[in-house]
Amino acid sequence: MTRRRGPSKGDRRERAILTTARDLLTRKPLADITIDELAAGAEISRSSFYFYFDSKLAVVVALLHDLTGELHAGSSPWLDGTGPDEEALRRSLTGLAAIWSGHGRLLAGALAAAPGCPPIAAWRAGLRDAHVKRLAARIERDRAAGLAPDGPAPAVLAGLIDDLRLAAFAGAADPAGLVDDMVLVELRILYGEIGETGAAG
Amino acid sequence: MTRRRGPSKGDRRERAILTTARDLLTRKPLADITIDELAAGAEISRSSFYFYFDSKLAVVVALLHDLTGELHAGSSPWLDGTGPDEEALRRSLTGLAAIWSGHGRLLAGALAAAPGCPPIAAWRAGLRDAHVKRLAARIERDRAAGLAPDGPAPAVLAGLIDDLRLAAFAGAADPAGLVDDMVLVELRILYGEIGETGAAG
DNA sequence: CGAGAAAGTCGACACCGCGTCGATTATTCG
DNA sequence: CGAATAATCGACGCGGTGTCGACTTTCTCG
Repeated sequence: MTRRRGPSKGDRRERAILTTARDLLTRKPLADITIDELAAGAEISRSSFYFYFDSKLAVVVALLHDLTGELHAGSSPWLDGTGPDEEALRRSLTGLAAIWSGHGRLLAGALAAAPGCPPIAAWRAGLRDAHVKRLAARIERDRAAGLAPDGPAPAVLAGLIDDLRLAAFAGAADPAGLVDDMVLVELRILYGEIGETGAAG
Repeated sequence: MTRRRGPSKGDRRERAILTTARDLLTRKPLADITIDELAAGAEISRSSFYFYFDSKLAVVVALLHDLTGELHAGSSPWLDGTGPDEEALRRSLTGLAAIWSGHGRLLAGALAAAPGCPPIAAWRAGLRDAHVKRLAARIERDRAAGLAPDGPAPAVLAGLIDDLRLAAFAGAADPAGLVDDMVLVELRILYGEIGETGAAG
């Protein structure tokens, strides 16, 4: 309700809160961060914090929204393409891995808080839906063109792949090191064994 | 420190706390459960609760340990077997799905609290390691026998599959409905496209 | 039995973090 | 200038946690 138009002064404070939050999140989990610290980082008192954000979670939501663009970026070549385009997939996953490397704590903390924080859940759901929708469409295209085998409903399969990405990168110490393996796994999920790879009876 | 031997009386209270926790967890998320409620469920005062458990999380840990057996059960035929044994895999996943159906809230809540609660993290890690180890060994066996194609290091692949299971069942409204699709996906991850399938047209 | 240890119970307290309110001071702009 | 609006803060109340010390019940064994 407060804080409508007015593009100046306290704007820097708002930024300061955001960057402080980003900072702290690289050092400790969200639950261990107190509003006091956030306020201190912006050199205002705890109660002044509430002039800028409604709660700690609101800060996280803002941080999250900043990430939305980055999360979408770089995966269009893959999602809008056709067939087992390994390179496009690798580029998509490399981008994702980079984000997880830089903002893993934020994402992990936020996602953990999602049940119980509707805005965060909504953000995640939106992101997921967007990905699933495009990927499901891709799968349908591939199947129609005879490029991919039949299997689970495209939306379900796409959902599983989205889940897998989240789980894999969230848990990984070094997301970037997982990219090649993820490429292979996703291709197998979508296309089954492709080309030669050595064995296979 | 307190509470050593002595097999009686207050033991029922301990049980009562546990079952109350299980009960409440089916109705609301862990974060919304207060120690007061747990104590009330066992008909003791809040401060008496601390005689039995050190904290709310400690109760969860106990509940989790009760589940360990169930989580291991039923997957041996699959993990100790060889090759694309669809039926064994399906049985393993069906068991898992059942557990998630019955204890999803507990598992989800606990896993969300894992970072920041070492005992829970350790429990999860132990479970994961056990699964990964056995599955990785299975993959190695299959590859050595020429039954499975080469690919990511067995341990990595097994880890991804474990992650996938967690993410998929944790997010699913109806875990049981996901079993068939998971069977297919896991088989593809491990073996690539195999035969035709039929499920889901 | 009956005394003393151990098990169990509880109320009171201190602490912490959250969110709100009202009063106060800066700032902007007509 | 002076009025609206932006920004700041201290003080308060709330709810949940965990601890402490005193009290009661229940075992146990001489």
